[in-house]
Amino acid sequence: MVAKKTASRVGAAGAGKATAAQQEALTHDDLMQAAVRVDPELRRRSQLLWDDRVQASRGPKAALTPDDVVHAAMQIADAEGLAAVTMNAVSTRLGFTTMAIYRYFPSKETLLDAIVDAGLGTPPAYAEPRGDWRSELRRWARAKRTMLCERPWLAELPFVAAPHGPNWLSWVEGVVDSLSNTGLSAVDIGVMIGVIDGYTRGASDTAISLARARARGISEQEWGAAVAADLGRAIGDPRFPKFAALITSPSEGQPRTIDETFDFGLERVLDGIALYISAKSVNALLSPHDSPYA
Amino acid sequence: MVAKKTASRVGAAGAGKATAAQQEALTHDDLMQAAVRVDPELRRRSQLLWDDRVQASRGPKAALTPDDVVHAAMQIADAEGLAAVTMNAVSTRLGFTTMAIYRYFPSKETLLDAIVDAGLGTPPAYAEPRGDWRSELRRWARAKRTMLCERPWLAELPFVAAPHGPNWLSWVEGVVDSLSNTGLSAVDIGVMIGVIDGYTRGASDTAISLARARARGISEQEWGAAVAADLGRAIGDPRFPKFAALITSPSEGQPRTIDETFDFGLERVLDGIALYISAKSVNALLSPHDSPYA
DNA sequence: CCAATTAGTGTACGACGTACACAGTAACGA
DNA sequence: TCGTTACTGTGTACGTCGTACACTAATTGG
Repeated sequence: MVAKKTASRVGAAGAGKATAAQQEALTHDDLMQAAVRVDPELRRRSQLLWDDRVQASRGPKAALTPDDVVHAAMQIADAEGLAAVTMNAVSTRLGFTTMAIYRYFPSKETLLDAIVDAGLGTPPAYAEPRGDWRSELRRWARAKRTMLCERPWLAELPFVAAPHGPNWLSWVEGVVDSLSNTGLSAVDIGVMIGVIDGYTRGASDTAISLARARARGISEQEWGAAVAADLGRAIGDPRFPKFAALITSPSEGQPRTIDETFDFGLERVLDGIALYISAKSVNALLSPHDSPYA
Repeated sequence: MVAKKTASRVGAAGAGKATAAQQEALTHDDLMQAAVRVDPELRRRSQLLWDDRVQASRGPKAALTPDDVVHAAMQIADAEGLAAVTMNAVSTRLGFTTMAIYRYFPSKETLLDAIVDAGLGTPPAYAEPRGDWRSELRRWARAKRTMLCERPWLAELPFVAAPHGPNWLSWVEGVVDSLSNTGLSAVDIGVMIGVIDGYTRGASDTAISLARARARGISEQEWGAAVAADLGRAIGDPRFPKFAALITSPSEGQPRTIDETFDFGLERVLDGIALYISAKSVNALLSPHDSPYA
């Protein structure tokens, strides 16, 4: 079946992908072969993250690349915060008019999708020789947290809603790689991705909040005082007796820093994973077909 | 010292709080007595969440309450998404002009602060008789996740940046209450808040994303196909060999649902907490002053 | 060389947040 | 009792932002 090279939009509803079968394309299509087609808007947003745009043969050469636009937008976000990223600001920084950006991204939303993925970056390379899964995951979590704190504007975007781009996947790849020799099943590894990544992102919020405040010129003391003031409202409030007791109890030993708190909690999470890994392997030795976790 | 009842803005820089000493106010002030004053903007945002605004003695009675405004805004967010929450939409729903809203909230940002806290709601009451900490935390985490999925627009707001309001504190209170009979120290409980809450929020992102898609009229199948399409791009891509192997490996047993995945990961996290609690108590019996965890 | 196609520009519009002046209203002080 | 004062809601106006659309200029295939 020779496909007519229609230039029509690929995401359009009925347009099935009837390409011939390379082996990988086939496997990929297996995943795509759900009874229901992908929502066209979601698909287009995803494509802009993944597809290398082919350069047009006719017409003037493009003066920019999508990457140029993304980098300009990220520099603005890093320097002045996400709110400063306007189509006008991005284009001005590149020396073009506002509307020029629309030749590279059809909307601001798609540009934001792109800077979310670009902002994630890639996880650090593994140390060689490879460590055990636990130290690798620890390193991964700290690196992800550091990345999130360096780009606090990432947390201002609903990157839950953004499509998963290559950089997002590269972080997941890191976790999978570290866990793939532990004897865990594919499904189990999928769960553990959620455990380690969920904790890392969720428990980094305080640090991100501090990083954002710092980026806005608020000192660490001012920020800390503001948080303490909020939490202090619990004292004397009948709705929060236990929490009030918690924060007024004499702190035994030196108070932990934000980072130490994260690290300490991380060890608890890693403990939980370790417990499952060892239970699973012990169980596999004893009676492989009757796991209490299945 | 008789304070002149100046109507000037409370958050202004030099205005110290020189009220006479009720006991709670004193204790509260202890926390506030950091060397550095709270950033005025942060303080004002926080006050709007906590202070019951005193009704003015002169002038016409206010036709609305801040709560009315918050509820109207939340209804719009629930029904049409966060983007539909404009000052105009909120005021129209209440039968007033746009600018009337500014009599209750000085800016849209402060209104959003308020609907974030209102949207959190409060955790479910404890079952009586009280359960063990593990089952209570499990219930807490599921309730929080359910809440987040019912209001997916919460995740669209950078609620990292929002001040901590009373509802936010009520969720924390729940965790503290469940853990306060475990023998954990105050510092330890603080860490565990981050562990359980971090996992719960971080690992709910996928479910929230699905909930949001559903709210936008995208079916679960369409959403799943879109996600699968993104993840499927790993197949054949040399950057993601392990992840590609993961998703192409034959799934032993039935695939887990999103909720089951969360629950299963939650047990791993609870395992980690449990391990620490038992280690701590065993250790306290053996040699109370030489904990390996201190 | 002409026709087709594409890149960047200029203009314009609607939506949004919000500053500001104003009018109406209710309580306080004389 | 009657200004005076303080406060509520309105009307208008402005600046910013995203982006639709028509246009010009540039490049290449036929």
